[in-house]
Amino acid sequence: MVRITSIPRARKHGPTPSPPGRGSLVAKAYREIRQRILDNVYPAGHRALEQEYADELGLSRTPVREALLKLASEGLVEVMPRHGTRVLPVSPDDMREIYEMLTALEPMAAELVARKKLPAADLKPLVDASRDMSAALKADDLDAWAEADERYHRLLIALAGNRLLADAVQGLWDRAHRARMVTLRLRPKPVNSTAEHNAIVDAIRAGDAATAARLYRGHRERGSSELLAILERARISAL
Amino acid sequence: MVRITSIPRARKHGPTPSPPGRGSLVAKAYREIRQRILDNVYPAGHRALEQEYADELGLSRTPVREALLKLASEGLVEVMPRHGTRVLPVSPDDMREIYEMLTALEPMAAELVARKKLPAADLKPLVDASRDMSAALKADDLDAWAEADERYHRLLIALAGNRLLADAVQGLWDRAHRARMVTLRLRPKPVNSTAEHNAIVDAIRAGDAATAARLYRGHRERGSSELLAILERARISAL
DNA sequence: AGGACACTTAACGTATACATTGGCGCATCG
DNA sequence: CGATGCGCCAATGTATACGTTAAGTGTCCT
Repeated sequence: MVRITSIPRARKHGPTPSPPGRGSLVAKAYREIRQRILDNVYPAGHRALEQEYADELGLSRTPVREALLKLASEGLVEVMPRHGTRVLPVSPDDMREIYEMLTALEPMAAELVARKKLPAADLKPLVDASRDMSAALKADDLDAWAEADERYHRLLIALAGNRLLADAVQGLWDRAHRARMVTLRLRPKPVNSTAEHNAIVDAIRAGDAATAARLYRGHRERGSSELLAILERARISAL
Repeated sequence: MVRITSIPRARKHGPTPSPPGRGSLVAKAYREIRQRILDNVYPAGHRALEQEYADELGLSRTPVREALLKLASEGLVEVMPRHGTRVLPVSPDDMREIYEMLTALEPMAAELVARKKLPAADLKPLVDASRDMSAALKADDLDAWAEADERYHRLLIALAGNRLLADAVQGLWDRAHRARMVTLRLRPKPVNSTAEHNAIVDAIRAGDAATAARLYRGHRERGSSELLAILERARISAL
């Protein structure tokens, strides 16, 4: 009788024990892949099999698959059964849909914030973001400007006290992110944005919900048509 | 040498061959569970393990798990690791968030439809739905009224030509559905709704986007505050 | 008696096994 | 030479195996 006395640690099964990246492996796969998409490491159109992502991240297909499903539900990738997974491009038409949603949601957020009549201290980060945008513009640092811009919008949304709305808007920004980065240097410098942002904050501070919403909507519509025009003009049909 | 010539169909492994329900098993699990939640077969608070759903539907945990993940991302269930999956109640606060979103999105949809200046024929189903609502009200059939009401809103959203928006709104309606059904008989009969719906269609037909949006927003805000008031008053803290 | 700690075990997260499927190439036919 | 059909195989969808974990429980110590 053969007694196998000491199988030293074959581990043919089972998850990596404790801290692989952080949290669950699904979360790790999700974070990694999403980040690489947003950073254009996996550019639009990039195709890969579940197994390839699994190998790359050192995981099995299961958590990778769940992560990809989530990314697909968020519109960042598309699963093409038997043809792998494709990082979705953002067509001008997609951008139109995204900006129509944002044009509806963000002014609503501004309205809600204005109604809350928050103390000035809570609005401080918004003012800071505006200031950073001005500074970045003076320093001609478009990346810093874009960062501050995203921060401004993210803060404003967070103040609205509606988690559902915040998550929805964040998802839309994610999808638009790559297109914004590409067009950042193709359009006139956003010299008016700072003033518009400040005007919105003023309306919020005054508790004037209608004005805050109207200003934000104008801001959004201007940005939207500018971006769409560039995409069309540059014939960038798939980002 | 033993040749096993005829294993009659042990099938210890592998998916059910061809038409189980329809399409993939994930789709089947998703449809089944979602429907039972909306129909209150699994009422709010209902708890079950992945394995229990799997047994009930005759599947393995894998497709059930993926379906539950999707339902969780849509806000219908919550997964509580080690405690099973819970059908989420809809608190008044959730309803507030949902209706704030709808108040932003649906008027936008009306606006988009109005701008498209659709031929009258395309608007016919909307008019039909309005008519059905009137008829149901006269016949005192609240369920039929609710069905026609949902149909009207669904049709309007579909005409906006924005898939993203349509899906988002549909998801929000799903979440609000149970609360609407419960409050249906707790509130005054919706005698004004039909007139409001007709006015919206008129504005759309006239291509008056601003008016269509304004009317829809008013309609939504009225419905919203009515519903929230009932939920608060009835102390229905968790549906 | 009360609290801490170890133990048990149910449930999940992850890995792996496996059958179906649909696309693609090749061969055959028109 | 182009169309059509068959068979192969890679990739997925699904099932199953298995280790970890933490909720619950009982025990022991103080």
